[in-house]
Amino acid sequence: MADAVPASPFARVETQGVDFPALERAILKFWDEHGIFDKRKALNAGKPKWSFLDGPITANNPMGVHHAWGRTYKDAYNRYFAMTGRDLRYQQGFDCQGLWVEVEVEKELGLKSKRDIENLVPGDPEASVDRFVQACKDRVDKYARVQTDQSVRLGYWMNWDRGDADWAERPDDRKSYLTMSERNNYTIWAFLQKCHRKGLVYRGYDVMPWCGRCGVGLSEMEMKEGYKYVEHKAAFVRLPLKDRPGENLLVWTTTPWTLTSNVGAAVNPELTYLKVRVKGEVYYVANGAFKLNRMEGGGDEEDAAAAGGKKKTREWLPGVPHLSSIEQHFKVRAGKGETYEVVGEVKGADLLGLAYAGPFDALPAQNHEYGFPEDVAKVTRQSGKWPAVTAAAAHTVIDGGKDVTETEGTGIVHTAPGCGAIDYGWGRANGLPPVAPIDDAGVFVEGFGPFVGMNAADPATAEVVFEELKTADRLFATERYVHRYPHCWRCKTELLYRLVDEWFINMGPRNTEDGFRGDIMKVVDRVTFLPESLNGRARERDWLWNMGDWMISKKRYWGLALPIWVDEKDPTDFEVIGSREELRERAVEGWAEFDGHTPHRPWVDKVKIRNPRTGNLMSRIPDVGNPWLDAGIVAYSTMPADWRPADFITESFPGQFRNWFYALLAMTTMMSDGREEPFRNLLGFATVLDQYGKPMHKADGNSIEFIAAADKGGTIPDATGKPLQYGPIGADVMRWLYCRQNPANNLNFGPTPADEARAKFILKLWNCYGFFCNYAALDGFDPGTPQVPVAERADIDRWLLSDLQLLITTARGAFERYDVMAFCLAAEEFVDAKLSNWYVRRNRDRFWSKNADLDAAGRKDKLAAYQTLHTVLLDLCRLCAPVVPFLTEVMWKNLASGGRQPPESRFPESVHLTDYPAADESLVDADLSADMAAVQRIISLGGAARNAAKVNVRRPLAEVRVRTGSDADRRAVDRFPDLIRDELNVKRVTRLDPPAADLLRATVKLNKKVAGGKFGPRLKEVEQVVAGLDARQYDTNLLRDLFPHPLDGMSIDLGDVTFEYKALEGWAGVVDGNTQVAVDTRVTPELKAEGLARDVVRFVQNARKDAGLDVADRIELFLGTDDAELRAAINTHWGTIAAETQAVRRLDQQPADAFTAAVTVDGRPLTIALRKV
RNA sequence: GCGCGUAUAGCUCAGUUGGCUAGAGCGCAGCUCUGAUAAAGCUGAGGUCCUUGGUUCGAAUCCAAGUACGCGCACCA
Repeated sequence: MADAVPASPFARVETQGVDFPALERAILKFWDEHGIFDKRKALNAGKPKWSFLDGPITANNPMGVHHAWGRTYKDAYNRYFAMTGRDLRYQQGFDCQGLWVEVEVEKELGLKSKRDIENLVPGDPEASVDRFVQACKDRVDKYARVQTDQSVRLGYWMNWDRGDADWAERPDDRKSYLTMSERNNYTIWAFLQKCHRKGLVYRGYDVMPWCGRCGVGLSEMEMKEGYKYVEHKAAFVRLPLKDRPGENLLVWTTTPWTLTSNVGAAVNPELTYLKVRVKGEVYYVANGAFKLNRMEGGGDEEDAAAAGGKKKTREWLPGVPHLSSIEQHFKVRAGKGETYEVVGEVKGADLLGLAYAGPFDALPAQNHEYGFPEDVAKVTRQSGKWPAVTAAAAHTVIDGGKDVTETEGTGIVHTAPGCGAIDYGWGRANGLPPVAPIDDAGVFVEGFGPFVGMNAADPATAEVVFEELKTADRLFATERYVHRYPHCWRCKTELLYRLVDEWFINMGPRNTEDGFRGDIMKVVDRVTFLPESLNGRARERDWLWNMGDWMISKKRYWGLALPIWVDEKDPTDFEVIGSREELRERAVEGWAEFDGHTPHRPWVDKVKIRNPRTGNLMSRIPDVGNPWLDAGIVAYSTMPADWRPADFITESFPGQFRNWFYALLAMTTMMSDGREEPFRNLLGFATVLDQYGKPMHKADGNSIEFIAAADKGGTIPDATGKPLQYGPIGADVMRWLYCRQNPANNLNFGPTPADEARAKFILKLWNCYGFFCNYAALDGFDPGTPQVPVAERADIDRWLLSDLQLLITTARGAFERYDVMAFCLAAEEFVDAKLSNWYVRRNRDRFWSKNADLDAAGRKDKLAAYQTLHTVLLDLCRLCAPVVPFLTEVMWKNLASGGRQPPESRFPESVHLTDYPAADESLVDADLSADMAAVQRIISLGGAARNAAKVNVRRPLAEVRVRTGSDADRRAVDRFPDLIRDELNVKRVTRLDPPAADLLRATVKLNKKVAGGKFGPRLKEVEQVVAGLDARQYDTNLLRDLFPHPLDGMSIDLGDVTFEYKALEGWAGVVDGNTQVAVDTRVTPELKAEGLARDVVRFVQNARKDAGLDVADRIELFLGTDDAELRAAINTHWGTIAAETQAVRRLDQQPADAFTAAVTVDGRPLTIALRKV
């Protein structure tokens, strides 16, 4: 036989211990060396476009596995559309500018503050900023390069910058886009100028958390990391009402330094306020606040969550006395033996508009029109939203609405518009001018009398405040108070709320569809958000509806230079420059120094222009831009007009509805005057968690770097926190894991899910492939042999080909809908249930020499099997290529190398140069698919029946009877009787169609789904009638479609009921729907002997394996036993045993030099000895 | 505080227009099969379908309230 095997075109395939990551690296090399990607691009050049827009990745660190999720989607859809013949751009992007890069560079250089940055070159802030900005650029280049290499490793096909020469290019000339490129920055200039021409850019003031030590404002994100429980000294302060002598508002604050800047007092008009008299003075206090136990509740939600979610008592620090109630403070104030008196109550609404005397009205800052200091006042005046009053003159009771509660403080809120965000808002609404007391170091500025030069964060400052208040007899009480307070996450000092000037884009009135906001909404309505379950459009609309104006400035160094030039004498007079050319034309100073530099600090700051209205010089504001401007403009700055809009974008959605998605939508709306969308389809996906469902954090050690997952392996804590080593997962397993995931749900990533994905899909496919190649190689299958016409192939071949077409249809539909998960789940099902566990398992014999005689007889059965499996594997490679490009390429190269004869022309050299499969309708045979499903179900029921009878499959049984429940059942039994016999190990299959003899005993139940609609309220009654009847009688009658119990004219029909069955004596049976299967459980001596023989075969096979023999080795076999029945069985079935075990000779004596095994067959001793011949 | 969403087995999740004994994968226990397979098959244990009320002949499913969790927004005087 062996000498008849022709040279095989297929390489042998290892199925054990395959190093997939190593194969992947080899494929990368193959792609490079053969220019596969370039060949793909050449194939598609000039064809219809499919436009993908890459969301820029922050080039600040190596990639983590969370980056790989989105990049896998991006590559998979790119590859799919490439394989369906579309022209693609293949441009990937890096996000380069912003504080996160600055922070990392500060760490690298050991810098701790802005002052450190500006002193990098001692005494030369400008040179320092230059050096710092250069360091940021260098870091971006460094990690962009690392991320490029890692993306290549993932298999992400893009036009990458690979060599040193590529990276030596200016960012504008590289293949990837970089948001720090001049093109990107100047396009944003154009955008901002367009906004300005519509009158939307304005300078505003905003109160933000500020670190006095670092001299920097902190964003919300940064702030959330720094909350700590701290103790502050809080104060109750009385504010005398000007028109009601002897009456006072009582306010409370935890930040006494802000009292210097008090302008208003806010009440909730809905609340009731008590008038409480003590020591001759009357105080207003909210009724609910007065007797409140302040140690209960009160604390905010985050406190409660931090305390385990249940706790209702306030978090407190040890050693700090618990809070007294406000009533208690009044009692103390009253003094020994005295008490307070409630003398009346009023609604908050009745207090509105009352004027009061502030705590520090003598300070110059309190007596400056439009607020303080002067530059604040200037902007306030210019805005037109404030009246010309001083703070001291503005002191009135204002409406704080629901934000004023009775659970904190007194129900009357001290309002300092220069020291709090909500205060600032109230101030603007009520004409209270902002008073801003501190500079960028947190120190009181001139105009604050005794406080000038004091640090607001210093506890000593609060003591000075108290002294001053005491002297003026304004201090009612002080107390030690514990609360969560934000701190700088870098230097840990307490943050201060500080009024700073920032630049905004006016988005139009909130909670309307007007203005810029409304224009964006109209665009949002034209794009598709996926997956549907996320309600992405509603989320985006919700953000657009509620968002405030867009703050575009940040007081930092590395980023977009905001193109805003301000008059040197008038901070309210500014211009927005729209391009480099415009700036050159307008420049009156500094152009020569700037020329040749990118538009970044410090060089662009040198350029001055002339104000045509005043003739004054105008200077650029020192602020840099919000980084979402950088990312949002890329739909314009990177895509030529003929590629817009993008067909597809995909990013992790948490946060992006207010970040990238928003920025894209807003900027494209502005640039196109609402005519264009930035994208047509947006696929959002959730977050990568660790394999136990916890967020990945570097500090917790549970985050996984991309390179560890791809090639290196690593260590994570297991469920109990102990270190757990894991090996490399590889790119394809990762990619499969990502693609099969529901994008709406968080993904638990780790070695365990990876092992599952590998076992569930990758290895199954690989083993089918290995099976094919190894047998084809041994057997000399020649793929060049003319194809056996499909019509002449076995049913099971045509079945597999038919179901393959269904998979192809599913695949194309799924990719077109951007629902790759649907494809992956269908592919898993196909490979597992159809290919591996059915086709390959059922057809093993056909691939080996056993059936050679069938082909010899002209049936071409084996050839058909090889050709069928070959076709299916090739198509599967192409179907899965977008998702697992490495695995499919390895398989393709071997499977398609069968093209050696006829030469390479038959198959492209790479699976990625093929077209995506298209379903061949002529191969679809719905009846056949239904029949095969039916036979599988029948076999499964038969197995369950054997199981119920506890007779294992090795024991042959006489008969299985199938009572068919459908046409498919009937056809299945006729078409595949041998299949049923073989799988169930029975001698005979009998088909019974209803009406039939009582194979199983019937009981009947009402089908409520059908009957409910028919009988309605009388269903219970009908159910009782049905239950009371004799089942056998019933069955017969029903089968005649009659029912013996008329119910007021309504009859019960066959469709109204379902049957249940039980097996008869000597049989075991089960039922599913209308299909019943029963096996004869009676074992005859003949059957018994056959079963024993099968056991013997199995033990001999094990012995062969243990002896280390190859599948193809022939043996001499000795079988020795004392048991007569076993010996008889062996004698009877020797022919079968010999054939199965490749025994060429039976030995009478146990040979001395043989491999020997002693086993027990059904309780009988057996000695096996075998020897290779 | 406001808004949106979720709550089903130990874990991760399906469950269609309301309808039969509520399912899958993983894990666990047992059995079985195996010369392509790191596999695979079968069976079993394991459920207050978050709680309460309502609609209905009938609710995991629809409605209301509550609870818990997640997300977004606003804030923390």
